[in-house]
Amino acid sequence: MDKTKQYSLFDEAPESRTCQEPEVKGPQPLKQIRYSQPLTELSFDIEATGRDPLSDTIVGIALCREKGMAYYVPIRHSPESNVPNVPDAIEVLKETLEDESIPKIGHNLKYDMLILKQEGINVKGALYDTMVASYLLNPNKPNHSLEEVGLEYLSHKKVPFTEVLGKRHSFSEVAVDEAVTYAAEDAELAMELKCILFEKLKDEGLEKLYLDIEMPLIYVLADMEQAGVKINNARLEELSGELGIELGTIESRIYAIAGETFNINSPKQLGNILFKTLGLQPGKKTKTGYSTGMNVLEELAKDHELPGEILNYRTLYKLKTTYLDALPKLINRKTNRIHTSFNQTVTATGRLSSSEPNLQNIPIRGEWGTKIREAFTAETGHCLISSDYSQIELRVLAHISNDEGLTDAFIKDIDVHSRTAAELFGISLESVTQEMRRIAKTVNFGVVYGISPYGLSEALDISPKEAGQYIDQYFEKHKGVRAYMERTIAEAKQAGYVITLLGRKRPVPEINSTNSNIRQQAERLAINSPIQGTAADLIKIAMINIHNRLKREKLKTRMVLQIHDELLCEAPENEAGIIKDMIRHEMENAISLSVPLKVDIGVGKNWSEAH
DNA sequence: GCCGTCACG
DNA sequence: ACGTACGTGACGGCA
Repeated sequence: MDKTKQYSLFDEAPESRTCQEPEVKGPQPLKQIRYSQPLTELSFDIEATGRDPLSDTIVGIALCREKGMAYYVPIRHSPESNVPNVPDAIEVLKETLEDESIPKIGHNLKYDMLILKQEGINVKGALYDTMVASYLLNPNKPNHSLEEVGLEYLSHKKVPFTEVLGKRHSFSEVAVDEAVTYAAEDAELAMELKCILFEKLKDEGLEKLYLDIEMPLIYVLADMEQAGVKINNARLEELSGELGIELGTIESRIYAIAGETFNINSPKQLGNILFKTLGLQPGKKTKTGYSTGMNVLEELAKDHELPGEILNYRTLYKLKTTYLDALPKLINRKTNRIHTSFNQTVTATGRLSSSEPNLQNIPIRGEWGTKIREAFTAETGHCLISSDYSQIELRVLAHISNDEGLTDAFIKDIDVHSRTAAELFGISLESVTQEMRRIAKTVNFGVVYGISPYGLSEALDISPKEAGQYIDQYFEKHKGVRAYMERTIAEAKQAGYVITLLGRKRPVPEINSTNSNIRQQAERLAINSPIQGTAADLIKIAMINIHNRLKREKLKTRMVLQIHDELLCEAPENEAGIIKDMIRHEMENAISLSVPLKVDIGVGKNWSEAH
């Protein structure tokens, strides 16, 4: 930034603005810094080396306390870089960063906080994260990197990191002049963005959501990531071996049936075998060729033995590669645990996402699902506590639609799918069969997704006409839900966005599209987003409250995973009793709806037992 | 890098 | 005639 003056702490700073005692002598100038005025807010950015926050080390810290005044403190540059390091700076900065009265500004603060934790610094005080601010302002934006956000709101083009790095391997090898220019720019950019984005958040009515939920949540997520979850590595390897053998057997069988060998994992080659060699009837097509997806293969399995074998192979192959083989590689050497990243700025609806590894899609169905979850364990002397909201999205729908029947069902604590079945088939609750309940359950899901006859017909494998009859029957009994859908679509058309109960916005730009497919898709997500998003708001509030109570009451229990409607905690055995009660209370009372919230809790030595 | 596929809520 | 259920992330194949 050319309009910005940047100083390292080794430069002489303007006396009037920075130091009461400008004399900088000796190798530890930081200790000389005394602010003439109280520090009202501070933006900072960590330069770190490595990529895993649990092993990363700080190379330097950039600070900015007002526009045009950014610093870079080199801490651990390599000797060849000719940077005078200031190892003691950590001690001095600790005081400021842990000062609760000083608000902290930054872009992706969770990352910097995790790095700082490795140095024994526990950031405290109010947070203003510009990445999260950008996300709330437009959750449809695919990338909220500082580069992108700076470009959008300040038309500022950042120097690409790779350019600063040049041929060097690590930021620790970058010379001080360049390090200052790059790092200080980040800190100042965040400071400038904060002013702009926070004003916009206020204008958009997002201030409360930002300050009361998303910012406090950063502390929760940082603690969860740092805690990680324990994995039984030996067991995963054992299971992988077993699956490898079974896959080999299935593979041979597949080749025997096909009459030749081929790459089963190649949809293209598989398509050729199925539809050319064997002459089976191709179903749907994809952009690139014949579909060999699950629906198609299940249909084909009725006529030939190969598709069934392929499905079985695919299932087991997926479990082996994605979980059994991938998870052990991500066990942290220091902690012996797996530390996922919880991403706060990814989904369009307000949910979290989890990556590297994704711990929100660990298998649960089937015998192998059970086996894999058994490998997620509690530390010795501890137990896992799984707490999940029962029917959270339908309860949210009952509240926001104010539908009489749906509300009534939850107040009376009636099995909602059975009740829907009774309505759809015009019979009493007692006469509902398993098959009727299954259909009703699918209809209820469909309602939440923004139901369509085609979607429901696919899910139930019935004709669209029949599906349409179920839908008509459903809306006949749930006029409130129908009104909610019509109202939501109308609002989306008018305002251009939909909102959750807590005011989280999702723009729906395609809602007025002249292409009916595009428009209908927009209508479905307009219906679904407030429901999914409100459920996301809710569990975030519960997480913050639970986190605060764990700290305040000095409990040793740690929250380790969030899976959209479930919280997984690891508790010392002697805390389990009180923790169960506490979590239930906080989850069920996160916010008050017109229907009760219900939480199911299980305890066990591993995730399978606890769930 | 994109596509198809499939694991989860 | 058309044709997707909503929201994610990771894997292998293939250009």
